Amino acid sequence: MPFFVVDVALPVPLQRSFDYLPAANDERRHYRPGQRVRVNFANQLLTGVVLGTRDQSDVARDKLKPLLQRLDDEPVIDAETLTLSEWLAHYYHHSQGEVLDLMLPAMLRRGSHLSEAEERHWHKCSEQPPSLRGSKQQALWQRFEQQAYWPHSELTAAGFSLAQLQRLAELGLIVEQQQVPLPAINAEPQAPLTLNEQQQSALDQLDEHGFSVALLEGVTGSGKTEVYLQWMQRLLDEQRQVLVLVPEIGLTPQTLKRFRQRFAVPVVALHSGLNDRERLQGWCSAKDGSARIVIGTRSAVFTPMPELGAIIIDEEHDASFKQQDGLRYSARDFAIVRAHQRQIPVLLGSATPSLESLHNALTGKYRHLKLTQRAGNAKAPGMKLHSILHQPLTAGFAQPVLQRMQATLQAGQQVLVFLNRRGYAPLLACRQCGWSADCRRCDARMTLHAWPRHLHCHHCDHQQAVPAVCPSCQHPELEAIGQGTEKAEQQLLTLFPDWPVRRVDRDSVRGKQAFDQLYDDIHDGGPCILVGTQMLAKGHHFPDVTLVVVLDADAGLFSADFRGMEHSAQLILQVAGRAGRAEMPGEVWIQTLYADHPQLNLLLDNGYHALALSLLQERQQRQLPPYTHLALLRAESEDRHQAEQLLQQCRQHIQHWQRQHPRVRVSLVGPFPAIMERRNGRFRQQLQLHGAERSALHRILHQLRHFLQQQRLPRNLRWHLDIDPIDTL
DNA sequence: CAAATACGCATC
DNA sequence: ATGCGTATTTGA
Repeated sequence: MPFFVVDVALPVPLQRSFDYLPAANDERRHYRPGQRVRVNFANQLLTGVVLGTRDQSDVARDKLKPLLQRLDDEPVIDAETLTLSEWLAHYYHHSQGEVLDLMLPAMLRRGSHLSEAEERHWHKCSEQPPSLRGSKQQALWQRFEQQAYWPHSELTAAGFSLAQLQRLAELGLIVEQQQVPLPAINAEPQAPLTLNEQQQSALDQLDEHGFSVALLEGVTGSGKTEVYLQWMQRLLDEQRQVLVLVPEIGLTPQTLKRFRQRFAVPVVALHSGLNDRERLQGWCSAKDGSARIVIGTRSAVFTPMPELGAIIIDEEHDASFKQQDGLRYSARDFAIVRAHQRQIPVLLGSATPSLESLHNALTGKYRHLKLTQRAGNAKAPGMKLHSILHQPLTAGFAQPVLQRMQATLQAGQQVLVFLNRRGYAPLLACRQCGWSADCRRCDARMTLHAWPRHLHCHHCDHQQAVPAVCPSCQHPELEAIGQGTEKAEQQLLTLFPDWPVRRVDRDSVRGKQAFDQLYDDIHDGGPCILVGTQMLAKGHHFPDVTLVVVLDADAGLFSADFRGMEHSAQLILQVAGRAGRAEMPGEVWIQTLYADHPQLNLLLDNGYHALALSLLQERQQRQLPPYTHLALLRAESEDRHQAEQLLQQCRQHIQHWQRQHPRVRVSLVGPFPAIMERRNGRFRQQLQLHGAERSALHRILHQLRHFLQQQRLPRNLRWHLDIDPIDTL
């Protein structure tokens, strides 16, 4: 048998692949790029992906190990996706093996066989009305008359036994099959809504073929989703699959329901509530083409879809599209690369587009579509700044705001109070000696939580009991300073004893179903006060809310990060958008100490678009993204100086290299400590790299990575690169 | 002098 | 990354 080796990409942070001898009796034709294999790598068992086969290896023959097992007969990663994994590896400066690992569902990553996605199913195979003795058997048969196809688990869950199923099988009425369950299909799709002129015009300008990117900038309530749905219908009619990406918190059962109700095709949802098996099933049904629509969060951008015809990214500005650890990819940006490779169109939608996308739209790189009218005859909520400078506050509220709340509740409507701070109070301190409850591992105060009562660091998750007396001076009273949602809830209950108060944050809303339950309660219920964090701002609309109070708009105004104002504006508008409906326009009161803040006023007077243009101008002047490209080298260590020293060396190395390559222009900022320097017991430093040209930036980064990998670094000194970081904190 | 820890290095 | 061999430190 002729000699050959198999080139395998492995999930390790090494910038190369590894050669293995084939498993016993395997021929060269058995190995195709994209198949998975099990290998022994440095004495650990790993799942790798075949990149190809070669006649010989650069490695000495006695060092080559045979691979342990071929896991797939057919590639699980197609050639196109393999190419995309190379692009990702280059762009984000990670190993291809790690990228491929990320692209696979967890079960395949761990080495499960593809067939493990399959489930036992029963199919009706006779139309004969049977004469069945047992009532249980008759009930079972009725099930099959309703639906010809049942997963085994659903039938047993409904109380039918294996014996009953086997009896029906003996009578030739049903047969058993192993297969991936078909995604849900809706037999009676709803009719499309009538589009207004703007929606129709936007729809008319969308392509169904070829690569293009369109930014649909539509104010809240302008009916972006209806445009998505009608565009999707056109693509589905052409037998194409459609991928829809939504923010992590945006994939609510309400959203999903809207898509499922509309189309008579199988829809698969990929969200965090699925277990590994369900995720693999969704993945498989997309890959074999049975699912026509895939709706999912960030990682769904990797779902294999052979007939993919378009990608839609809803709320494209949302930060959850950027992975914040490990391989820090942007699903939005990668979706565009994927679409370019496939030569299919992308639709980005948002009421508050990211400055990056807006810039691309304004420069003509993306098609810019606008929806400025609210669908139906809904009115935009009236928004006003309410100065609290020198104003007496009750429980954090100004008097006129409380009066407005009272009036709203008395009119039978609901009030939403937005306070983006979990817990009871952000600070527990001693008035006597000035002691405060600080986190041992972070440069941060611990948040006081009341239910259950404990101190909690929101940065490292460290928790501890609340001291009974001041640990420093034994003073018997500690004071909870500042206001979190728990405190606001308690205070509102006292201020408005006649109305229910519902708190909505990560602590009060446990699971996915809890939110739905809450939503139904609020939707059906009468007047009440909702108080919560940004959990309230995303996903759900509350039609009976006609008053929104933003308690701490100032928190985001003076952020240390250059994207602070952009994100604040997006959040404020998102909260504002929760309120009102056609016949009952909402009203938004924003409490602030800085009622003459120019950007805040610009937002309220002239809208997001006007503010965005002003922010873009500022970014241009300060040479920040989207006018330059940004990458961040972060280092962290238990030793304060080690991290800084490493970045200082990196800076010198880059400068030295740049002297030899004067045409590669990248400017360096730092190293400087992160805004919160110590987090989880580690000191954090960063070095910013700004490049006018992406290619220049990437040449430097390539160089930098090479340099860093040559360094012999102590185990507790770690670094990572963040390309196009979402924040510089 | 053995055990614990640190460092360097290869991983096919 | 991670595990292993070798050098180095710790400590009873």
